[in-house]
Amino acid sequence: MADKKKFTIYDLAKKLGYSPSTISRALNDHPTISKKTTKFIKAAAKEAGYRPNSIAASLRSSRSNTIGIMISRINRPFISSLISGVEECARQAGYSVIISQSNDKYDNEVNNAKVLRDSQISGLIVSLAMETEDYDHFQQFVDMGIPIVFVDRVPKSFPSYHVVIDNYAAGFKATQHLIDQGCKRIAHFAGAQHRNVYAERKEGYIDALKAAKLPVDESLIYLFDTLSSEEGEKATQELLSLENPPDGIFSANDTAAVSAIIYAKKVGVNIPKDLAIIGFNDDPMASIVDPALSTITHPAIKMGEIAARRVLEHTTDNHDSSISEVTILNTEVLVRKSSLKSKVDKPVEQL
Amino acid sequence: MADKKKFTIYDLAKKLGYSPSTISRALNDHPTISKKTTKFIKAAAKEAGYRPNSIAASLRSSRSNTIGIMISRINRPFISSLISGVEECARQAGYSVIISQSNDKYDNEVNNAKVLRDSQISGLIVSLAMETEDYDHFQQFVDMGIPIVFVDRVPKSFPSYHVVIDNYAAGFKATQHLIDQGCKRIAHFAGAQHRNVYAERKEGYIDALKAAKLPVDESLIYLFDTLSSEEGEKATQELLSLENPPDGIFSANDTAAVSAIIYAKKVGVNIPKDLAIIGFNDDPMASIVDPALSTITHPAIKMGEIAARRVLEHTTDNHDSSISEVTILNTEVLVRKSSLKSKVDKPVEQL
DNA sequence: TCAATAATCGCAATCGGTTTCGGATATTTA
DNA sequence: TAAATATCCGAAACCGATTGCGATTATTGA
Repeated sequence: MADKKKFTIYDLAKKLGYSPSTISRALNDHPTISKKTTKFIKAAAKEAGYRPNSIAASLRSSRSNTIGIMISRINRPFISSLISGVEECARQAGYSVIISQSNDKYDNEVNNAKVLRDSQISGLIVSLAMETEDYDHFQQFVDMGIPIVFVDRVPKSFPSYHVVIDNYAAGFKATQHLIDQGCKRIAHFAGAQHRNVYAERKEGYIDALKAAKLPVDESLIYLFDTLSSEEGEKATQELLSLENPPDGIFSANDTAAVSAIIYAKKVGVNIPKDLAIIGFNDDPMASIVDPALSTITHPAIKMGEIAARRVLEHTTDNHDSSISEVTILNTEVLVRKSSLKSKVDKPVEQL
Repeated sequence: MADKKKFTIYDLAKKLGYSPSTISRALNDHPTISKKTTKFIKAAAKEAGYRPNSIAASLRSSRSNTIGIMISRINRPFISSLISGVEECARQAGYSVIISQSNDKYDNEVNNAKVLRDSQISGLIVSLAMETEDYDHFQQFVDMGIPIVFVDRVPKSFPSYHVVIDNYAAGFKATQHLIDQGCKRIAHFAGAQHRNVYAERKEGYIDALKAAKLPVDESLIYLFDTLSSEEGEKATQELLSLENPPDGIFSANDTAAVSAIIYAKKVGVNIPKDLAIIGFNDDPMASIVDPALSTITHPAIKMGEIAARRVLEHTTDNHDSSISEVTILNTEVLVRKSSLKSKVDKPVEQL
């Protein structure tokens, strides 16, 4: 109840016999204020329990020390780790993080963009909605000089920062791994092909097959909307009832891969002997399913950190926002039991 | 690059021949402005592409339309779902959500509280850090009239809104279920006992045993710090090497329960025949592990929604912040294979 | 010692809405 | 018709910090 009168720099100024401007500059380490008074004022501010009003500061300086995040859904392992990385990095630099989820809907994304545009964010970190195919709603940020960092699911062409993994290489490696294990007929669970990550993973898959002189059978490639467990199960069912079923599956995410494992087990197909499976992302469930799912590891938290750092760098160094800067992070094949037919490949993760 | 001059209500006022005050009121549906001019001004505003500066509004009115969230870590299934619920509800009401994670450290929590206090949030939603045992750092919000909604991990006594599940009842039900399955010697993996949720679940466990006239064996109760999979595995190892091992485990979270399943399987203990296991939370991994983990379901997203609604209600209805209002949500026993010894209990979830 | 330069600091405008107070016009009542 | 009340709107202060510019004082150089 006791609502203390707000203590502003004016109050502090009066108390110390300085002007508000001096107080403000001192608290912000402005070089034009002597070290001595700066130290004195800071001490007095702390002593008096002064709390800056960041809203007022934002209004005047039109900088908000807030980073906006736009993602599909928070409660997905990769996304939440990504956000976690952003938040950690942002907070250490004195920035706040404000989030908005699109539920993979284009309309929501457009709307969220409007809201964020009006809240004076100093940078935007985006992982695109599944549906999104045009990027006009991001132009307004460019116009306002707000840096955009696209992460993982990035637009085809839009001058901005990108933080991604090499999906092509990862797709290639995953497929290559199955080939190394002796698979001759490898199916692929792909996602929406207008989304870079899924298109690139598929490219890698196809090229790996070609490099190994294996035929590319289009009927083994499933183009899913969401790569859900339902889709994965259904596709596995279809694949296993083929007269010439595949001996390997590379799924573009773990959810579908796990459902494949579970379904295959249910119908008595031996994994990995009859069917080797590798997923993508290393979601927690990948290590829990039995046999444990081989997968591609994503440095999710690190991607978030880097994305946040791009924003921070941009605002401090005053970069040119018309340039594009792409950061590509490493992925690794994490071999577990779901794909380990031979013993000579890579070491199995200890469980 | 083209940084359009900002278009303010002053510009609009000049253009329309009204005063800024009228524009402001019209845009906010103030009753003192006639319906007609309100409609006219709104149309003109949209037409002119006027965008309100929410920072300026916040400064003057000291309301920010922002809800702050303090949680342990974002990338945990329960937490991310909780946030998802908050965000969804908040956005629909025109509020933004700003998050901060404590990593379960008390010091971080205190710090985050300071930051949020200075950012003029209109409400705070908190799930306490594991370490936290005093709540002084929340008093400042009460002093400022900012409503606090504690969710799930709530303080022992602090006048505020609480949104929780009945942990006692859930613990009782979980244990009762194991008893119903014929378990006579049930171990319990508990969390830090100063955290309400774990203490209450343990109480429920103990009382269920007592109600069934089963002995309470303290040596079967593990008090963990974090309920990690490492802790779960180690405890399971110890329990299984007892000369009189338990025939059931009720774990206060799924992580430890799953590790128990995996370890037991590894050493050839049959689940559920020799050892029935039930967890808590219904994390995604619970349905993936084999045998699938019975567990207690948490309405995480709904808890987030309700928490957000409490904040919204409070700010609109201008509640008295000294009262305490507790919302208790339902939990359910979700029976899967890890605990299903008999067939006559409850229906097994289809996989 | 006096002018020139540097180091410090204050004044006041500013950011863009919100809100109090009161004025002007319209409507109702006596 | 005059007075009373409603209705609608404008002037200006205000929220609390930031910052360009000018003033003052201290330091340096000749």
